[in-house]
Amino acid sequence: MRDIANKIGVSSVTVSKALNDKDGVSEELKDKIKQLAADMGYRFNSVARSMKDGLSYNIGVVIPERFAGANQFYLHFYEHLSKVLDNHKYYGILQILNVYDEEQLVLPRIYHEKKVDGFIILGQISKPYMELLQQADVPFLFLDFYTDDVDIDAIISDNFYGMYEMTNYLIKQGHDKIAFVGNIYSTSSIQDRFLGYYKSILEHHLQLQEDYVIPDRDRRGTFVDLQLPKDMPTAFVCNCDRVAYILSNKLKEHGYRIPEDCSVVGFDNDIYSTIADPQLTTVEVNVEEMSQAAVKSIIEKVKNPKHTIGRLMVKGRIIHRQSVSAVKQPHSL
Amino acid sequence: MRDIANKIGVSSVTVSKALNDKDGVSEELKDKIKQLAADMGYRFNSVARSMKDGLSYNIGVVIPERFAGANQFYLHFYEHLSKVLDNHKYYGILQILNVYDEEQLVLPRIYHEKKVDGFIILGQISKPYMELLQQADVPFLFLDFYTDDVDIDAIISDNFYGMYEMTNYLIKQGHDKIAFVGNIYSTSSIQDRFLGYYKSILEHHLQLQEDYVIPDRDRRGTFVDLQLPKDMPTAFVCNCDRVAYILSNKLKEHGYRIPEDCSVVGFDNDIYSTIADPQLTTVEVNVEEMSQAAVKSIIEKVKNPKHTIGRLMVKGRIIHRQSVSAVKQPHSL
DNA sequence: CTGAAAGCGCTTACAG
DNA sequence: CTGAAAGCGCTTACAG
Repeated sequence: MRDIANKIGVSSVTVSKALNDKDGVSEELKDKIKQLAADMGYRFNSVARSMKDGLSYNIGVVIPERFAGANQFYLHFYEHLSKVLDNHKYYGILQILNVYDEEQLVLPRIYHEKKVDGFIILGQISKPYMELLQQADVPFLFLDFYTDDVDIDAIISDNFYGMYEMTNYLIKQGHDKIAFVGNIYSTSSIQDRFLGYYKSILEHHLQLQEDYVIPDRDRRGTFVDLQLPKDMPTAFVCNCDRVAYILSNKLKEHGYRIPEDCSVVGFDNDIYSTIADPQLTTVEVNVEEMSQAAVKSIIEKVKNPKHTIGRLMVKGRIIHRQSVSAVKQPHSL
Repeated sequence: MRDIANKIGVSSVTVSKALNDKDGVSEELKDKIKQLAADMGYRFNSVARSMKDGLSYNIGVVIPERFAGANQFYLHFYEHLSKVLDNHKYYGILQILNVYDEEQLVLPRIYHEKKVDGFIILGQISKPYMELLQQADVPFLFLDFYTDDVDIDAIISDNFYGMYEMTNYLIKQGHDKIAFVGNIYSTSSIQDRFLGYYKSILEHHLQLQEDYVIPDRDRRGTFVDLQLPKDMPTAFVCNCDRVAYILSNKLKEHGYRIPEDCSVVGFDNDIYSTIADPQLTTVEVNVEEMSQAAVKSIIEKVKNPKHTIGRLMVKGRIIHRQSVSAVKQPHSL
């Protein structure tokens, strides 16, 4: 292509400079060159640029299989990431990490073929896979989860305080029998949300009954049947909207009215919170801001592999809907 | 990297051949080279290959903004595409086409930078934008919609027969007052589904009352309030699950029971069909097979720009759930 | 302000 | 079975 542009009698160097608006070419020449390029339908070849500076300008977004599919939340997240990447002249390549590859510790082909300059890992992966990544020769960061290893950069929503504030809110509404729904050993997010809930419980000197922590899934993430406590709580704090939705249906089946008989709250503000009847009060995850932060950080790390951001928390906020009501006889303090 | 592989005393040509399992290298040498490459943590540079053969091995998947976001169906579709592309040693780059770019007729940057070898357009785009694409120097095909221009390759679900069979089924259940819900001017899919419905109506000599075609959205795709006919139908055929879900809620608000008072069916078999209460009988779109076909076709077109597939229909099938019941007093034939 | 030269890491004929 | 040469389309020093 560039040769053809030479047909106005300049070298390819000059054309390159003109098209990239670099110094060392007169304005008139630049305009003339740009004009001709447009007329000729010239398209820049980003591959050649990549060849030169060793950067693909692609970022791999890795979503473990179990979080994709039914759970559209991460796909929605990916959509945001892809837009933000675009704004930074980068592109996202989605990589669903299947169970087999995760267990067998095989890195995706986009790694082996140097298709990407870095990875955003969206959704908790196994410990051994984390170690595999660390040995690999590519920058990466965790999005929406983290690990106890402080050296790994992670961007997470503020699960702890989000749930802490949500539980505080319920207690202010007079609730004192509050259950938590979620397997507290399955992901760091769920665990932190539980701990935020627990902090609120402790601060208010409430009792944490054993059967008030209700597992929602097994270790592999498969949902299990929810066991309602014998002594019914007045409020359920669910680790995510989807489970809150499932719980709502179950409660209604058992003849409980929401929010009159018990309140239900979720987390994420995803589709399930608006689909539930009544709609769920929940904590909104700031996907937009998290995406911005993730993209900025990974690009920074591509430029400077030593760059580190540590653990970045992004605040959410409570969205009030119809699934919470004050307790009839407020608890006396 | 390859230079380093030279350290066993062969040329880069031999290494290239060995790693690509080409003829002209002894098996022993091949093994030795592969072994060393693995030990040294050699990573193939796909950019250089792209440079050489002028192919990026990326396919751009373009989703118009209005179909993304709330409607996770296309995102889900993208997930499938991305997996299938992976299996074909290709990669997908998601491009959300925003309203502005579509109106101003600007092609995405992945086109201008030769980032992709072809486009899969997932979701109906405006006529002028179609023409723009045709002038562009890149193969593309339409997925899940088509246009009257026969020259443009398109892969669609069999909307017409899907809805035709669904309506037949309702009529067999004794329904004779069947309404269609959907703006029949907004997309080719909806129009075809309507026509399938209409064919069934005609074949059974039923009357198509004017207010039995209920618009669900305006031209821009924004949902509008559904107008229930004065003379209530016994069944509603909705152009998609989401609208069927919305309608279900509206009917229940008005005191109608589903399916006792009226049956409701959808199309797509997406999340809305299982979220609705009762769950919806619907037509499942074969996303898997459509993805396979789309990927195969676009790669074929990349290799041979003259290759054409025309309009490919992929069959769906009826999924039976609880939103349909036979009419109490069956219509006498 | 302009351009000749070199190089990014591969692969494809072609010659030995 | 093996390798020297050329080239894909850019950009980056460097020299004029």
